[in-house]
Amino acid sequence: MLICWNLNSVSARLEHLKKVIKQNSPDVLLLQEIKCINEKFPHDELGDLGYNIEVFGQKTYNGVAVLSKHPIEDVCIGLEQVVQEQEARYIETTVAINGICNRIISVYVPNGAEVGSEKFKYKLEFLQRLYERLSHLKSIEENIIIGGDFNIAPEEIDVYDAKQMSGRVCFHIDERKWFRKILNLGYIDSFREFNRDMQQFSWWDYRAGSWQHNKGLRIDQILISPKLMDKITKAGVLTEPRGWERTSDHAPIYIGW
DNA sequence: ATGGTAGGCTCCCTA
Repeated sequence: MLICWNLNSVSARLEHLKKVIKQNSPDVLLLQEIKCINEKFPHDELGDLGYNIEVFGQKTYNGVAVLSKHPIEDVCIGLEQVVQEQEARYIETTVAINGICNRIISVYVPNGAEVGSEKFKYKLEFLQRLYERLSHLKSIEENIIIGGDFNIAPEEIDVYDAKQMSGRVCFHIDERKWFRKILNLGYIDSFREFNRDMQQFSWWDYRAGSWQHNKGLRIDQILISPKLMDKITKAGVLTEPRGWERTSDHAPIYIGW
């Protein structure tokens, strides 16, 4: 099993994370929005649970990590080589599971603030760079898993109110086009593959009782290369942790084999 | 059209 979760601060959510680990004992965890530098990541507590850990951290904002019960190799930090000049949103690793070598990525796509803003422009530029990287990976890797908070709801079924969300950030056509272009490279949206007509969100705003009214978006995805998809038997969202006290605004998502 | 909540860190930014 592989679990992918935007924690909205690893230190505020350490007990939540440990509980999810104890309930599911996943082979691999992909984390986003850890909101800390590498030195402040809870290496000891999570290492004690049997995980190898690779972190691309940053003070206050962003931050991604890969945790694995199996050895982690060939770590690449960031979409560009110049790490100092970029936000901590992308980490790429290799993990062998059951004798199969997998390139495994944790990504946190920029939110984009408002359509038309500078931050939205940055989001689209990030998506282009992500597209180019994933295009390149396709030519050199066979088994690829990319999990993260894409901050894009791909289709109408993935938002609580398609009319209200129309043209707004996380559901704007320019973002959804990039998501579609990535799929068209030959990546499969694992959740949608196993749950063709199911409306299931992965994120609910903290405000206005969104969780209680199930007003959410499916903006977290795990994309898989086709050959590897044959080994996967299920994909879904762990909604229970979203109902816990002082939890993240995202629920963990998973694939199983 | 606006405001609602949360985390980190400093009284504001990002989401």
